[in-house]
Amino acid sequence: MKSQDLQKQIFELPPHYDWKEVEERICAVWEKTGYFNPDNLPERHQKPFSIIMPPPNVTGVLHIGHSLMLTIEDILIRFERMRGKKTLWLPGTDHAAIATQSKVESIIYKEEGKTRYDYGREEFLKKVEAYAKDSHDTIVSQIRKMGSSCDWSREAYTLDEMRSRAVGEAFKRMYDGGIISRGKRIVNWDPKLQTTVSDDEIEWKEEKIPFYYVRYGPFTIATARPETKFGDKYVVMHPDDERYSKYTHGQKLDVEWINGVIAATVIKDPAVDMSFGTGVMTITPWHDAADFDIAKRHGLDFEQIIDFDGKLLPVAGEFAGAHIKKARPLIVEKLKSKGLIEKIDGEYIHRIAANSRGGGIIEPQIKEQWFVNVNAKFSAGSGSASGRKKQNSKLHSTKDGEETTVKEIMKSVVESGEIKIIPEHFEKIYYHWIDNLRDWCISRQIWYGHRIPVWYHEPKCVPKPRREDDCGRCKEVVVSAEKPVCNFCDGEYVQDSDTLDTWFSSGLWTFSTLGWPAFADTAMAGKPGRENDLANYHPTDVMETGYDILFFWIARMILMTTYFLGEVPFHTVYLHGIVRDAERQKMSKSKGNVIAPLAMSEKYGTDALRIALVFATAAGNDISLQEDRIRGMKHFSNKLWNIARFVLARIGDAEIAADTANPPPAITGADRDILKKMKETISEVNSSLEDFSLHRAAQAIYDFTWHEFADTYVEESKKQLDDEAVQQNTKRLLLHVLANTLKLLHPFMPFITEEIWSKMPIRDKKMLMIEQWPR
RNA sequence: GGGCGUUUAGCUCAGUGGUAGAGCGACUCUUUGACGUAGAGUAGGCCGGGGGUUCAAUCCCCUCAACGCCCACCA
Repeated sequence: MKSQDLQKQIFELPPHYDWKEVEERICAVWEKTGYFNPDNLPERHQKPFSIIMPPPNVTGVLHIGHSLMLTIEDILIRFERMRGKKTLWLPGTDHAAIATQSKVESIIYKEEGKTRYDYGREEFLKKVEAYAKDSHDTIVSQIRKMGSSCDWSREAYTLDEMRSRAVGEAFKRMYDGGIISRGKRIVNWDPKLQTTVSDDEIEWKEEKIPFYYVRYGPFTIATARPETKFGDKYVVMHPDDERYSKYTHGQKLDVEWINGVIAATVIKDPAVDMSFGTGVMTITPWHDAADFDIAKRHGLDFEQIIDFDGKLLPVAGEFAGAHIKKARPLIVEKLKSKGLIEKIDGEYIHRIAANSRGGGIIEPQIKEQWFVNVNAKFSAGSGSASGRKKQNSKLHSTKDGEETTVKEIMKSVVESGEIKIIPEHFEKIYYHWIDNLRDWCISRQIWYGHRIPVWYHEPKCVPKPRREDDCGRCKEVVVSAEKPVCNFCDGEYVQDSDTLDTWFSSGLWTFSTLGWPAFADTAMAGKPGRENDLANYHPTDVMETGYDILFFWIARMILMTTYFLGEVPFHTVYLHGIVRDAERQKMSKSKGNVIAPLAMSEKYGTDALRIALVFATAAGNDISLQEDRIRGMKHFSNKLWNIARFVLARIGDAEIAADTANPPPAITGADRDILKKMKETISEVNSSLEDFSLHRAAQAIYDFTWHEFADTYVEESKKQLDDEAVQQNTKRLLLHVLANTLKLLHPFMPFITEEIWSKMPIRDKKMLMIEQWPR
């Protein structure tokens, strides 16, 4: 570049920073260079560094939590890219089965008064897909606007072809390995959405409701839910309870109950809390998980009382067909009239379970469902067996071939430090969750999602064998992505109508996005291209997400990855807090307190929004964001812009090299001071970023820029620029300090720094995003 | 019932074993000089209470309180 051209450019830096124009232009330039794709990075970028983006749901628009996630991850990626790593940040979106389906259901209900059943499965799914596509496009364009330097050529969707293949393969391997099985167990049933949900998706709400003390033969039992009690024929007490020592286990008694005499059986079980209520209870094994366990222990009968719509079954006699909500007061009336109610406690606090995904009140039901058995034993590494490799565990904490369970592995990889969780105290919370972990119900009765790859022989068994000796050889259940054909009879295979919990496919995310299972055996480390991603970028370096999905997602990824790859999915988990408003309320649409990130970035610039998000937040702490704060950071953009204008207007024909490793000599005291402070700042920013203390890094560079560079050195330089002895050196020093400031700030404020950089007289200049990080 | 977090300026939050920090707000000053789309400056704090360790505690330990979160099969 000729120096005359440089001069010309210098004067092009306008008096005000027009972020709208700059952001759009810079964004296009970045994407055109292709450097977001690690395969296109220059030679010096060798060592891989990878982050897989937590995929936003395709249920709407980007919210402030997404912006925080994108900002943090982009900072880490840009920092490592400038440090010379071969950085992959892989983006994607999540089909969010239940959330997306209910969103569309509510839209068609509002607009057309129709339900999904009016459309039928196929037509309804078309509607959902159209909605998802639309939402996806909006979200992707918004992710781009945040300045996210992710590789769109590798974009993934949890429900696309590659990911579907991964899900099918995963299901089959777990099924073959005995980790997944079908069972009739008690599950959380949502009568409103007509599906099961997992334990983690349940939200508990407290409610003050009457607590009834009811006569049950010689006993008094207490219940909050008399409407479930029709079939109660077991009366349970603690074996050590002396009040009831005259009753023996298995003893039969006739008791007068809601709809007449019932033959009751006494059961002694230590699960009963002697100090609660009367110490005696009747059980409803079909509709209560604790009762279910007791019944199983003693081999008792199970009887369904409530149907899947929440209505009472014929066992309820005269109340049959009534909805439980309406039936309760009527049943209480009847109990009263029969003189069975002894007293009513009006102060009882009851916890009710609701489906947190916009569903209804959970009614436990017994249903045949698919489960991931967290306590099933298997040999470590067997899940990754494929091709020639029989066993393949690379974990330090669990040896290849060692007998273990998913639960044990999930815990040990964190205990051993193979996965580090930041902030650390979440490790305890994680362990605690694992200790309480029960089998994971993965089948859902909704339509949008991965269809369970299981086929059942219809008609059941083998009615018309082609040859006599083949009779009975038909497989009743086949696990396969494709529809199987029966070789032995005319029977057909029909696919399971259920879909998989969305977290099942999310759990595979860190490796399904990198080419598993297609390239699991052929990927070669060090070779470019997507077919080698698994070898190059797995395990990933950092998983960054909100602490609220530690269990839903982080835990499931650890489960899946350790099983299928015999590796950890990531080395570090960085958990950020929840963004709250000035009243410390969680932002939500229903509360109307949402700070829309896009509106903020239009008002103050994306850079201001980004640095405001990280500036005052520590990992794991909730963030209270006010618009004032973003505005304050706009002032900082303004400051930086004007420093640059000053420097560029004063440096004449001076220029420096792009590699800022060697500063110009320090002649004056001010020179020495600024270089010393700069060195300190570089080292502070480095160590803070390495520790994931992004806010400390941001503060260090903010302070340096404003108070050391602008307030101090720029002021001093005005005198030095009039002094012929140091004039020329001062110019180069101003350029040098500005160059390093831009580099340090680039991960936080990529647009304005790239723009200023492009106007600077620098030899061998590249895009700032791939320049050498200050040393 | 367990577990965890928070408590610092008027507000929202950083932070450190040794003179307490930012943004916003308040007040004062400053417009041909990089920055009025603002800048410079000032005021404002027994760092939740009590106890302990230490030469020294806002920071480490104990305890209490308030607020918040997570987990849990008291029917």
